[in-house]
Amino acid sequence: MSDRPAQGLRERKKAKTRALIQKEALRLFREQGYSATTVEQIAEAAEVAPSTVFRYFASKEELVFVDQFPAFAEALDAAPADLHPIRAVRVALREVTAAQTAEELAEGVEREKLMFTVPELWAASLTNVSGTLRSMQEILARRAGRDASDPEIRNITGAITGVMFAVWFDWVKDPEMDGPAEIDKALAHLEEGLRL
Amino acid sequence: MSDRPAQGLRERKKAKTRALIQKEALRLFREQGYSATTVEQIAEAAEVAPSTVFRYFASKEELVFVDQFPAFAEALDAAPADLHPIRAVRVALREVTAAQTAEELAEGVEREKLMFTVPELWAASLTNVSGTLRSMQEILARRAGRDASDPEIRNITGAITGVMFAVWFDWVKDPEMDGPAEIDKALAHLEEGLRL
DNA sequence: CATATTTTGAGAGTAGACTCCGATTTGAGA
DNA sequence: TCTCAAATCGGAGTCTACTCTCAAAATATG
Repeated sequence: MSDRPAQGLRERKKAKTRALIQKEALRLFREQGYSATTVEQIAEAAEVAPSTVFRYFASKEELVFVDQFPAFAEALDAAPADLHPIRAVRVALREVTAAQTAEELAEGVEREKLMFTVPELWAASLTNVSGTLRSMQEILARRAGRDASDPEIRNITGAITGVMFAVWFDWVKDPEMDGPAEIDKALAHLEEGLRL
Repeated sequence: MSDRPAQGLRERKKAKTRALIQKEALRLFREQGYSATTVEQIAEAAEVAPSTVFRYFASKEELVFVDQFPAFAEALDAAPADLHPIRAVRVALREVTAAQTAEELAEGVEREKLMFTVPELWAASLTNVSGTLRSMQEILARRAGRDASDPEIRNITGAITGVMFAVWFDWVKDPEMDGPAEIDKALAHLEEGLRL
């Protein structure tokens, strides 16, 4: 216990509390649904005051989020420069998912499931989605030596995310599905020009 | 006044009230923003009681919606059977937009703009979006003689909507843009396999 | 004109996310 | 151990979408 002098007890406790609150929140959301769960219940489960919950998370919605984009962005940036954007995205995705433990992946799916199921969360993700789209557009543009506002880059980005969303919708409906594999297949299909 | 025996005064009045409420709501949303506008204000502007607003619209969000999908679905169904899905969608879209007056189109853009700007509305559209996606998938599947759950159909549907969303995002940012034309170009790009 | 049905108004009431604040506890540092 | 600053508690309070009820008004019907 005394071998981690990195940060004070205060910091550690804070991190712990934060993690605990989020964990209990996700459990309750899973068990009784998002909107049926009140912040008060979450507070009680985590043994803190309701106001404390809001000190750690700006809103109820934020309890669900974990930003996974940075890792993906980095991988995409690092992919070989001569690949077609779609291929590069596939490579980056493979890398990112490979780096995740089975548990992390499962938790991710659960989060996505909430996202695609609860309207209020879908709302909160607007910012995320549009931000992600823009970032991806920028990265792909840079890779292709184009301007970020290039329509072709925009279309490619849109098509990629559209295809991914479509798979997610299916995945959420059928959790048995091998999501990452299916996404890769779908992107391959897109890469080949969506033959029928 | 006595030359429209089609429906009683009651019905006509109802339709009028409904239209008025929605019109005032949209005006207020445009002028002072969505969340800054309370239902009470809308009621006042339309000269009805707040409870009356809820008798006509189930929620504040519904004040924004107008389902444009049926018309599109019909046009898509009617498109020549031998066209590639993407091409068929382009044809159907052209038809639908051609049938709209400039005013209708402008109002549509305004609605979209709200949609893509206000998180709460984005949320409410979740149901719409997933429903639309599914419907489109079904129609395209039928046209291609495939099952509605066919992954390739799903991918095509996803890519189409993804590309359209991407354009919408741009369109909302730059209202000067010729949206329909840009969407058509984007779909053409998709149809050609997203060359770069 | 008389009666039945619908629609509306007015207002009280609920729920639950989120804020604010004074008092108290808890860890940090000398 | 003593002091300071930060974090937490507890709870009262706000805000607004949305519900419910009942009586009054408008409209349909005969």
